[in-house]
Amino acid sequence: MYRNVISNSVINRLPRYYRFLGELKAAGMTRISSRELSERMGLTASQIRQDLNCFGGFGQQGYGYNIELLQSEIARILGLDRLKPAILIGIGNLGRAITMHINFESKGFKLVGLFDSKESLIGQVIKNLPIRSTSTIDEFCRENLPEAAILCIPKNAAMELSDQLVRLGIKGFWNFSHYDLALKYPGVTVENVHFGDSLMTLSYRLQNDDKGV
Amino acid sequence: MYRNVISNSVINRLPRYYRFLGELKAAGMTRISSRELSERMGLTASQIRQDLNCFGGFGQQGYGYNIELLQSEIARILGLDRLKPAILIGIGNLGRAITMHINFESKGFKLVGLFDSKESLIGQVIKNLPIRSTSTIDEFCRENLPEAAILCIPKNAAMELSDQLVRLGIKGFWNFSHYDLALKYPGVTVENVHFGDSLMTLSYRLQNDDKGV
DNA sequence: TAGATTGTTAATCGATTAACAATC
DNA sequence: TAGATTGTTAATCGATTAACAATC
Repeated sequence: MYRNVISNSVINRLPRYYRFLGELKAAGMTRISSRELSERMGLTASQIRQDLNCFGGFGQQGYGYNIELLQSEIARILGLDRLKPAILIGIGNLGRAITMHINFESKGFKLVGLFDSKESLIGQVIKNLPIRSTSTIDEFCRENLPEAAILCIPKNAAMELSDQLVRLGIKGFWNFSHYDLALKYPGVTVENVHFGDSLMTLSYRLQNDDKGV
Repeated sequence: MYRNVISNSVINRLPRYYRFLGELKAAGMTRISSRELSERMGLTASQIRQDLNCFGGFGQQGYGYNIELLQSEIARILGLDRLKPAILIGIGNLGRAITMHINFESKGFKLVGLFDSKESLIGQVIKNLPIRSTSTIDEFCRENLPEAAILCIPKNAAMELSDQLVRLGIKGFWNFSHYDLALKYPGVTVENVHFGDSLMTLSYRLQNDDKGV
């Protein structure tokens, strides 16, 4: 079956729809029109209807959208109903915070392994997972077949490890390093989180925006 | 003087230019053409020239761009040369990791205060900064005039604190919470970092992309 | 049925890419 | 000078918004 390619702009909005619908559901609402949702989210009603219709007609003329139904459809589209095994590499401050702070199960993943190269950390347990030596990644991946790797390591370490990880079948990276994985492995999915870039963007706006003047 | 409005797309690319130029400089290079930079970054040469010319003509025909000069121009554009005082609120795993992990000084900010509401944390010192009680924010801000606030707190706490922070003169938020500050305070700059959304996007791609098939 | 709201097509807007004269 | 590469205008492409017939 032919499937339209969905633009990045649309994909990036899906998690936000999912969150908003969850809040509406929690508030006891059962239905909503694209117009009301647009006002709450700061979008246009047109855009919401266009976005949703990339995936199918989830609404009903004259009625709007059933909140619970729509949310579960978006969950399915996002793949949240299949927990993909993931490993996290680099248990520094950031890796530790990610491990403890993120609810992987509600976002389509299951964290199955933690790795670090620092001897003193090996064996320590976080969230019921022991920290393993990076030298055991090969063995671990052949047994557990993780699909995603979360890189909380410096650029150099990412450069050294990425070939191995791709060879071991990693299909997606959640990349906190400054290594441009997407350039080197076009067949692999990379989602970059660059704190520094985000903070510099804020600096730009504080420096240059003259809002409200 | 009239200043063109720069599009978000351009602004979001600036930190990445800055990073790449830093690497080239560190590698001992002194000049680069838009074509060569485009190949290294995975962009088009046209786009690079268009982006840079939003801010001025930093290149030279027949030669290209001086790497050091261009990087320092971008630093200036990003406002990295003025360290804006910032406070961080919420010293959980995430707030702690941000405090320790991020080099604020190289990104246009100076972290001047840490806050949490949890009694047991008050007084503890991280990166030479004592954790203060959120009840002292008013006093602290009137003395130290922070321009930015980093929110590492849950949605509810963000909802409760934001009015106060805006009233105290906070002009920019680095927002890790799920509270949509931008909707409520149109005059204030908000840079959202939504880990969960980013991870769900990765889930979508692992579920739906059939790359290389 | 009448009113409301979707799904979808058409129009607009903005961002990216291509082309080329200017010039180092 | 000749070659290279910018700065900038024009063309293209894609995303957003508007409009409206279909229909619940």
